[in-house]
Amino acid sequence: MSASNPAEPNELPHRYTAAFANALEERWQASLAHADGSYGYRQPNPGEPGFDASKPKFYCLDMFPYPSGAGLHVGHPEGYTATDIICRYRKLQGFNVLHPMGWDAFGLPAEQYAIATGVHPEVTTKKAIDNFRRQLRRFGFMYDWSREFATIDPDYYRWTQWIWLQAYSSWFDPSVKKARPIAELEAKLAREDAEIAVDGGATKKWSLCTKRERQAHLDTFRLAYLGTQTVNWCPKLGTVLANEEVIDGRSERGGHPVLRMPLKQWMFRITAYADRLLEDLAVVDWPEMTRTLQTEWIGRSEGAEIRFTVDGEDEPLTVFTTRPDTLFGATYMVVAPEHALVAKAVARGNAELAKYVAWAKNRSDIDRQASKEKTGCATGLFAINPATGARIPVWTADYVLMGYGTGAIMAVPAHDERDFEFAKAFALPIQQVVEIDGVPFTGEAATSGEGRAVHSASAHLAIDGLATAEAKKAVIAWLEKQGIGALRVNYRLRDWLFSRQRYWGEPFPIVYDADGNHYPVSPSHLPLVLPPLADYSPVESDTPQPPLAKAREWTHTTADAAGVDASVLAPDTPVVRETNTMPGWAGSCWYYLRYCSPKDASHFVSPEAERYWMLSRKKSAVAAGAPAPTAYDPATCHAGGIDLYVGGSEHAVLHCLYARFWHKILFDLGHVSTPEPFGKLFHQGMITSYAFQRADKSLVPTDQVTEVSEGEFVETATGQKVTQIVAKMSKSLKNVINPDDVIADYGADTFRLYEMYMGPLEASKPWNTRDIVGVFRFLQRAWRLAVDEKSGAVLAAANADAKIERLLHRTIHKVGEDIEKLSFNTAIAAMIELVNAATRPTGMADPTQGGMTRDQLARFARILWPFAPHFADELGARLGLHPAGGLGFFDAAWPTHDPAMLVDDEIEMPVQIQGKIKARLMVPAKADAAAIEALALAHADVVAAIAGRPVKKVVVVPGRMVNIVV
RNA sequence: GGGCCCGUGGCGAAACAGGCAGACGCAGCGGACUUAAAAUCUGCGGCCGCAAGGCGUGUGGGUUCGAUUCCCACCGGGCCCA
Repeated sequence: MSASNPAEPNELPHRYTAAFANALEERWQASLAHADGSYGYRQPNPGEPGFDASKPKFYCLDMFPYPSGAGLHVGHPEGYTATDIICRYRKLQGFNVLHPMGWDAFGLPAEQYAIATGVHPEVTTKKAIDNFRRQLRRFGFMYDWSREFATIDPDYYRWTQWIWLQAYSSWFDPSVKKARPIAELEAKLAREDAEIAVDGGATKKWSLCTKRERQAHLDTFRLAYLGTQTVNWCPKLGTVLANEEVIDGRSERGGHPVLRMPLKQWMFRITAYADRLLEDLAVVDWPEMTRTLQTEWIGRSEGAEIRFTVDGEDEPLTVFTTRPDTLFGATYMVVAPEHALVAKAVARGNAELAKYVAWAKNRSDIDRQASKEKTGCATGLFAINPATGARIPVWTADYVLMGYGTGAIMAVPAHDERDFEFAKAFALPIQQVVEIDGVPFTGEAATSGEGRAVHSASAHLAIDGLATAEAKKAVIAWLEKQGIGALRVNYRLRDWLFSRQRYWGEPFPIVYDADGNHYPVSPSHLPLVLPPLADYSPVESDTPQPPLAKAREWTHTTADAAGVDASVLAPDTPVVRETNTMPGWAGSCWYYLRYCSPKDASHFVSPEAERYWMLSRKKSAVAAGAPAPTAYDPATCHAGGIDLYVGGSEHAVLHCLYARFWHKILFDLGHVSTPEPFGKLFHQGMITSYAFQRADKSLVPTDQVTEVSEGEFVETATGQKVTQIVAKMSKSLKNVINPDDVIADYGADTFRLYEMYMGPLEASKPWNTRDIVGVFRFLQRAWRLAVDEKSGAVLAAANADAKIERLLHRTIHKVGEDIEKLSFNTAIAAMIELVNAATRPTGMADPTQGGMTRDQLARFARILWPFAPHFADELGARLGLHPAGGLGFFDAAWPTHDPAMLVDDEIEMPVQIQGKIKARLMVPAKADAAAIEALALAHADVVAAIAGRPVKKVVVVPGRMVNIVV
């Protein structure tokens, strides 16, 4: 981007150069700074001054970023530019547009930095936020910055804690399939004087129970409850690790031993919502792939629960199976090493078993399922197969996980691959019970799939010959009659572990008394503010000790000081605060609601604002002229409120599932209007980069490669040939692009255009710095079309050219259509074509005889505005459409186009013979098939190509082509 | 192993709903302007062939008057689950 020789006077001071672009962009951005210190565009809420209730609403949301110290990545502005374009377009169309931005600011990197340096995470996080904000503003995104907040703001996480308390104080009523206040359950139990389970397995009437017993009973129903989960505890690191972070029983980082231990933690009863989370996927406009992923993640499977009698045990062994029809083939049982039955067997002094269990327990779930080698140990116990009456051995093996189903399976080695391998390894019997068409059972491998039951008859039950589906029903019916089993639905989805042994997260508003009973902090005492620590490092210990435990003055307090309501616990009771914190997901579960009314001090979201921004009419209701809805009505409203939610597909499962779950709780409790949060979801593709690969597939950093000729690269040091491949941007490959640098080199408008022009928004595409100049030249040419580069004066055509006028109408139409489809690359291509067509030849004697008129330029500026707003606003100001500085086209209208201008009078049609083009024909656009056929058959080239052969058939598609078959 | 998605010039890509393959941009080659270069404007551009013509959307089949588009199999790449 070298300017002309600096020694020479700049002959073209008004040329659109990088420096010129940067200056004008910064000038327009500066004009968004208001006298009161606020910044940016404002979208008033209902009831506020300037709010226009007659306009339709559009709520468009970007997945908010985690502000890392490294600053914006080129991937961030991709989705943000896309939403900015559609929001500006909707604004010109006359919508009230809610387009907010904020910060997902709790999280590990800041905490790790604090451990290393002792600097409070809030300090580093706020610094990172300031940098992110600066960078985002430099792109000129039209966010309503007055709505900005971060998840670490006490004013925000106060309500995160409040929502958690809502879940804590609610239960899931299966009879109505929704959450209800737990007080209603309590009232119901009291009213019915229900018989409830108390400690030790006995039952007792509600009226006879102690307060403690009642509380313990209610605790088993809470949507946010204290549960026991096996976790990966690393004593050396002082933290719990995710399954992916444990390799062969050691921490991935540091290689320290990891213990698998049960730990009491706060859980969310998300499994209660499994069916609704599944069903409502049908009513949202989401990518098919994402819906499939969530469906698989929830993993609903129908099957049977079967209780097996175990010799010498009172308790039956309960299993879940999706194939009850194979009951006759169950030749042994396998229980997870953590199963209670195994503990009992070990307690009886089985040393070999004890050894195996100790080994298996510390293997991660991933290792346990991935290993090909089957390991296991007989427990010495025997169960009875209820169908055959046979005594079958009970084994324990690590391939059975405690967390899935009941932690025990009936093994059917003939028809399950893993069971088969296990049976082979330990010489257990294999009995075929399903005959599958075309897949003969040889005994060499398991045959899985549906077929007909065979060898499945005894004195108790006979299902031979039944198809799998029928056989399942027959077995379940029999099990139910015998009272030893029932139809059951199982989910892969597990309850959500919501505690983290971390510092940098939302504290739980909960305290414990000396006996370990928990009590909620009253909502009126929120926020429960995270206390600063002198030392953030994790506590090395054999039992998990969250860092917050170090804040002794904070943790040890009284019920009164902690804000526990006096009706719940006597004020002077000594209590200890919960020291776990919430996970990073918490803040992102509801941020989209807070944007509706971010300053509301008395509600997590103002009901009126929530209704206005979240309730969306269906297209049919809009067409029928229905007014903006005031309450959710499935007949006229969409299930989800946000009109467009854009973010990476890496959040397709967890974030989007967790947020839906919270939303449904809030919906059930009457706090939000819609059953779903995100009506339409879209994932932008990843921006990748080029990297280089040696013959042995190892990668070479970009800066160690030289391009010797077009497309030929060698490793600089060795001269070895390397091939160019597409890879993720990474520091190690030295192929990371810094947005600040690109803006300095070309300006933000060019950056925005380039990312949108690279390819389809959803596609992953490689960044190629060499290509940026293409869209930069487009802006330069567009600038030259309107402005004299020497004088800076507007240079417009004196008279409108009919062809340009026609093309302008088409471009307006196409750009609008393409924005609706989020097809920004083709919209930009159309504008490039328009500008190319209007470009004047160099050195025109009278430039006013070429280009576009002022009026045409004004319309062009407005369709360009969503893509390159600074450029368009500057052009608009020079054309006198608005003052230089201010909101520019913000309150303008999208230009209209005349549909008559979209059709030609005469069109060219290809004529094919046997599917191959032989001639081109000009025909009137309105010509009918018969007329076109006559014209085609009369065409000289066609006659020659037919060469006298008889014409068998003529296919005419008016406006498209003619195909003659001879 | 199962499921889903994707394979189009040297590169990024386009192609309504089965109807002119390669719009637009990059890179390349040429022309004009210039003392020269840059910049700008302008032209060419899938492959083979002197040409006529032939072949072309990963490969091989199929349906169709007509297939990048629909179906089957395979090869290659990616994502998810295991």
